[in-house]
Amino acid sequence: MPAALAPEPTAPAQILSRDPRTVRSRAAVLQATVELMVERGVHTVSVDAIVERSGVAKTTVYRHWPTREALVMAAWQTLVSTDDVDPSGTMHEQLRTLALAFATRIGTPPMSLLLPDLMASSARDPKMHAMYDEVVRSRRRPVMETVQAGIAAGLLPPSTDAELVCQLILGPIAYEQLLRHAEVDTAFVERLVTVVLEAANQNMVRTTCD
Amino acid sequence: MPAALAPEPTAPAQILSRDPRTVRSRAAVLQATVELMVERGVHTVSVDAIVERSGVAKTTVYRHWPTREALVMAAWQTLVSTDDVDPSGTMHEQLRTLALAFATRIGTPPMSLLLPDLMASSARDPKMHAMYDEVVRSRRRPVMETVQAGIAAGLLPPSTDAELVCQLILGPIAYEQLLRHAEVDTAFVERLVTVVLEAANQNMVRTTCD
DNA sequence: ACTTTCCAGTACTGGACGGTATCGTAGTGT
DNA sequence: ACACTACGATACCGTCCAGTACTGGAAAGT
Repeated sequence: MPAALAPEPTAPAQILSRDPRTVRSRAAVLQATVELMVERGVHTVSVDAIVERSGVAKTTVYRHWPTREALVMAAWQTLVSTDDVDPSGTMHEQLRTLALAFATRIGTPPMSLLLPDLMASSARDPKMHAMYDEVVRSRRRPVMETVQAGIAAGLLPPSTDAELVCQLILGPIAYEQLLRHAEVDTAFVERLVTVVLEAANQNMVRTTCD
Repeated sequence: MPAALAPEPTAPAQILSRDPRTVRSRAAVLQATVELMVERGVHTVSVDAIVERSGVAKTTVYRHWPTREALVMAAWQTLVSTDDVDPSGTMHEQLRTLALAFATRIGTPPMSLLLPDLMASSARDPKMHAMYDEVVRSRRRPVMETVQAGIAAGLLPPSTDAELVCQLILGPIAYEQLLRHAEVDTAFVERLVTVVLEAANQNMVRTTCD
């Protein structure tokens, strides 16, 4: 049913090449690309710089990716891997773990440096927008599911607005990290989750608010 | 006391030139620059494109700004003007107004398209970072002051954490607008402010949380 | 009217960059 | 051992772009 968008038109289906030379080249180029994206910003990464950094010949680069754009996209793909955390414990503990993972993800390199670039690109490039959405959603989904499970289990009032709970937890973290460049530490996340869950427990975060 | 940062080192002090030709040229160039920044992204704006769009000769551009970078910075300056709203009414109404202004600001062009670019630039350029900080802080400050005034007036418990209240209000708005690209309407802002203030009223948003 | 200042237009330089062509070589699978 | 494939090196092309030099003309201030 999900049908992950499409069978990856960006990868030229050479993935199954088992020649160790190709995998070495591809890995070196991709790593150099990511490094340069982080260091100098996405839009200032030149193929020449990638060639110099990776030690791979320019010809070889274009043998693997038809254009600079395709290479950058491939580099992005290597970064959006969802290193999922599978939290355990009480709902409170799960949410704390997920929120902390979210904060760490968007607050530490490479994502902290690349996320604004990705946001800017996604504002004008539909391909980038799709990838960006996936990054954001993959972090939001488990939070949402945890809250909904908590409602279903009776840990939160039935009329609780799960979406608003998500927003109240993830929102301040994103705000502090991205907009204010403030340090988000474990204590802040813990406080945040505690306050929001307490408010939800008091049935203040309802689906209809009138 | 405020001393707005510095006497604007980016403007080459030609501001007082009253020759209508210069002001016309400057205005046309800056407007074209902003337009192109919005349309095509900051990093793809070329001086040639600005020349074509504005109808101003390239020579004239370089007569007013020494380099492309300076021109882009000047264009940024025209955008960070704090079109302050001066809210009135109850604290709740004031916060709603401020939050809505915040949402509108970061959610509608040109800021909605340029803010990610500004964020990305500020990650590596200290000058951009200063301007970016000013943009964010100028929006946060009145919210903070309103909450603190509310605490002082006894409308909120004395132990209320004003900073956390700000984060809980502005955070979800920023999260929805910037990360999820969702529509933030009046109803959402109203609900958000209501929920947060209610929680604060119940003394759930305390400075020390243990 | 006259001088000064600003302007548009054009042509140019020098460098960076995306992408291609060629060729000799070294590692790879069989 | 052998054919094959991917590789590195180098040189190259066309384009775009930041920034400069020089012109003749128009508008501003006096």
